[in-house]
Amino acid sequence: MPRQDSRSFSTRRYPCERCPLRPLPAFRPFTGEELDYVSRFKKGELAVERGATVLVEGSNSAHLYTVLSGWGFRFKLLSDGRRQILNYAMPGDLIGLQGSVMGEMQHSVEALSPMLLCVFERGELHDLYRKHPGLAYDITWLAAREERMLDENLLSIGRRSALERCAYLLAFIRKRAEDVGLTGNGSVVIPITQQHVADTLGLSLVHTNKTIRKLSARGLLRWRDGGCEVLDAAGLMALAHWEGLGEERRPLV
Amino acid sequence: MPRQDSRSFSTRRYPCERCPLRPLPAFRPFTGEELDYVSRFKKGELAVERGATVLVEGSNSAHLYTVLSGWGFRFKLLSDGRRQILNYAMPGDLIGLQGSVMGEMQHSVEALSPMLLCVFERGELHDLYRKHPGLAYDITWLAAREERMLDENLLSIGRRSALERCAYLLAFIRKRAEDVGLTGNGSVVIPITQQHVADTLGLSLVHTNKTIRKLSARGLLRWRDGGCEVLDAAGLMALAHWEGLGEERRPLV
DNA sequence: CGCGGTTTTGAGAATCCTCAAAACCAGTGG
DNA sequence: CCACTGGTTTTGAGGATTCTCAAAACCGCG
Repeated sequence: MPRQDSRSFSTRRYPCERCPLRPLPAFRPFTGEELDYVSRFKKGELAVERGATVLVEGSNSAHLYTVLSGWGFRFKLLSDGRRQILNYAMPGDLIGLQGSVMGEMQHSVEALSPMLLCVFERGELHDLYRKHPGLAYDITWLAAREERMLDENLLSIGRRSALERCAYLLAFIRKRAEDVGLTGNGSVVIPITQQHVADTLGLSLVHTNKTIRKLSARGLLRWRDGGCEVLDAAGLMALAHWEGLGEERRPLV
Repeated sequence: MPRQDSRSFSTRRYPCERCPLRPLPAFRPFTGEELDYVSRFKKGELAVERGATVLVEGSNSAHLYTVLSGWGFRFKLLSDGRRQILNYAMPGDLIGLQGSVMGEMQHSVEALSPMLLCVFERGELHDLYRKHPGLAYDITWLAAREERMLDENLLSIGRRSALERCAYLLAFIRKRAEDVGLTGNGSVVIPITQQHVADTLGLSLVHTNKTIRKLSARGLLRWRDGGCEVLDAAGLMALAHWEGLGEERRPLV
């Protein structure tokens, strides 16, 4: 059952003018006018607990969100229950755009940790496109970015070995976390279980465990506190033949 | 070497007012004004032969294209040559948007058959966003659609068996071809080799062949004239547990 | 202490891979 | 018309990877 309808928007703890994300070097600076518009575009904040479903496949959510804090993942299910995780969502990521633009959601989103989301009204997207071509362009930019990540994931699942896949995935997530300042002291614990890794990489849980074990043995990562800590990102990237996501500053809507 | 720079735009054989695609029921009708703008947005036509590279990973193409006719595919390579096909391009599809919006192309596009492409200027995208919010929205819509297809492909590669994957892929391509009127008499030959199928599904060529053989034996498809003819789309869909891409009319830029 | 969720290990089995070679087929040039 | 060529499909066989089943260990939490 869509739990989200029973959730109310908490008060705004983070007005856009004091957005904790925007100052990060990963995001491009906005003009005052843009900020103003986004600020009005934002309808409130939504807090969801770990394990909650943020968006459900098949639904027609009236909202779209930007992640303010916390981790989540997008996934699809096969009719017999097999699950495929498509991508992860972390601070600064827009979720629910597909549904907003095309109608019905074709995937679900679940929280990996407590999340705080900026809430936008799906219906106002048209207004944004009319009044702020620059922001409209930014939204397309974000869609293109998601597409890029999916391309990479597809390459990974399709053509990399289990060990390479695993190395790629964890380096990838770690890199993204780094970009949004989640590795203050130089380290983050990625809040995923090995089941999540398995469902992302198209592997069985058992084999995933054995693969992660190998990476641990090489000192590339460590499993602790119910998550994964990357110890040697460069090592993982090398193992995966991955160059990294050469990203310039991105927009934050 | 980027062959595309040496290719000149042929004369316009298809002015937008007499676009052979637009009348198809798959596409949403455009207003006269929209048509006018798109018509000016279009800079010419480009004909490429089978096997030609339309866009190269790492390049900064000044153009983006809409497929007028013919088939192509998007792909990425791993440093050691392993290839992953990400998706197919057929009439009505926009290609090169990622590069246009974000800068450098992160994937390549190759022609599976002779193709005719409408050429647009990357630089004029901003103008389009400023002057035609509706078209801008359409472009985002198309990006979201591509994302959806990638989500499906990811689900397929990650969680379906070889037989299911293969069934899914061919039903999927067949369905898309049908939508753009490529199955006049009720049948198309999809111009791909089994190597393409293998590189799309993350399988080896040998195993792909054996899998296709099984599908042929069940009377679901037939390999002929250097391509694949789907004989029983519904059968393939059932085998793959695939519901189909419930698509309403889409924009054609 | 008991419980549910997660990680770990072992073992046999299925899927899928690589290697290798043959068959097939359309196009080319003699 | 035929031989040759390169690309594609097909088949066989052994081997590696990955899977499923099953159970134990671990761990935070009530």
